[in-house]
Amino acid sequence: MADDLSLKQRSILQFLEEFIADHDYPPSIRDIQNGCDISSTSVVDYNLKRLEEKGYIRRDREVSRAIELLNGQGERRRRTIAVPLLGKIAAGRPIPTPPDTLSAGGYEDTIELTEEQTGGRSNVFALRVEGNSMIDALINDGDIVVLEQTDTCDDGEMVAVWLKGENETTLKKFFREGERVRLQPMNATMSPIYTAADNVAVQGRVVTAIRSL
Amino acid sequence: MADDLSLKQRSILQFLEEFIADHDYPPSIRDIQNGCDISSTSVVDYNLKRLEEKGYIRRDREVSRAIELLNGQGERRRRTIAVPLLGKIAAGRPIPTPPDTLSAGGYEDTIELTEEQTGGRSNVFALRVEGNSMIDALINDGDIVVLEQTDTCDDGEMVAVWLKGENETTLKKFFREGERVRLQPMNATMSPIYTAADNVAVQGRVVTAIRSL
DNA sequence: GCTCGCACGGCACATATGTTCTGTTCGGAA
DNA sequence: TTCCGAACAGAACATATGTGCCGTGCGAGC
Repeated sequence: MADDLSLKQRSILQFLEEFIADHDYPPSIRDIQNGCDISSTSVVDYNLKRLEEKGYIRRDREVSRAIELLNGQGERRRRTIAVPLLGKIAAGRPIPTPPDTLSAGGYEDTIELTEEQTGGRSNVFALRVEGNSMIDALINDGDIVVLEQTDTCDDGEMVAVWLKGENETTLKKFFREGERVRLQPMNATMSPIYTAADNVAVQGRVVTAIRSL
Repeated sequence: MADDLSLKQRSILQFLEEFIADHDYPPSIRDIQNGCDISSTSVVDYNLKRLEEKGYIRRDREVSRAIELLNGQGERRRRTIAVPLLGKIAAGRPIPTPPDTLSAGGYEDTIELTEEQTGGRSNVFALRVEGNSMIDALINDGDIVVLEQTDTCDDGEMVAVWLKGENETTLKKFFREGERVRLQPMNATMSPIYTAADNVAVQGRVVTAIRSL
């Protein structure tokens, strides 16, 4: 952890964590004073200044409770993104709606992901996988896949594509082969789909998979 | 979404989201007033009261910036837990330290997970998987497994166990067979380990696996 | 038209809260 | 010892901020 902090500073930092976890808003200087048994507000202020210098927090002057926790390297932390869960998908079955749904509000559910998990990307959505047709990609029934919205991709990437003619969306590995496209299921027992390049529209690229046991 | 809200209330709610995302602390009433082009603080207060009645926010009286976003059903939202990343593990290689490390602060890194992902459990830790010795459990090199700390488990559960004699920790499926224990690797090409029941100490049960692509 | 409640405007007020100033204590360097 | 800066105490101060009060416009219902 951090060894460049005094006991009091460590105690303040821990109190900050707990207080924010409890209230979802930061404590005032006097809250910290009471919570850490500190004798004076100026001592709190003094140590907060040190913590800010060392990159553990950020403060806005003149603003009450304006303390933001950083990760010790001066970077922001604890932030989640509500990722829309657009529906279920099996390799072959459609997503409920061709997802222009994103910008609208036409999804029922969201899951919270951290920036770590989305890689800081903003155009992400999630799908719940049904069936075990993607077993070779280590994705099982019930898993959630997180996709980055895109309309292009490289060969071999795992993408959700919309088949215009069939009007359905499916999760496959994408390979361009001249004028046509090979969509490879991630299950050795299933055969690839071949279709004209202009029949497919890439919807998103898989960036993360999450499984609960 | 919500259709029981006035335009102004919706605007306030959205401003709250953006402000908190920007600053990590909630806005004051006057911040909202400016941000939403509202003419008076009392109008903001009035609408905040309505929002609180309808379960979209929670407020602490007399406390500045004490606005907590709820999910519309009166439940809290957006909360992450810093889960300690204790080290790397391969089916067979040890965790750096036999994890009493947990309560101390002897880990280098943490990952942020949402309560959704930890299932609300508090005693969780994470390990990064090395090698593909757990491929049959759909866990690959580089994946992160999240474990719930426990010292008991049922047959067939995927657990981290500490082998006292060998002084190493490994990730296996656990089967009790009379006086001995079978530790089954999750790779068909690898053989199970048989050892005395009192030689194994269960460290944790796998609850989630996360893969980034 | 009249009443009444809802949403709003304006403003003063009380207090919650960050800041600052003056000292004090204490340990190490000179 | 003396000097000096880090850390702390205590209190006053300035302002940031929530709250309450009084009034207005307006549409619904009678």
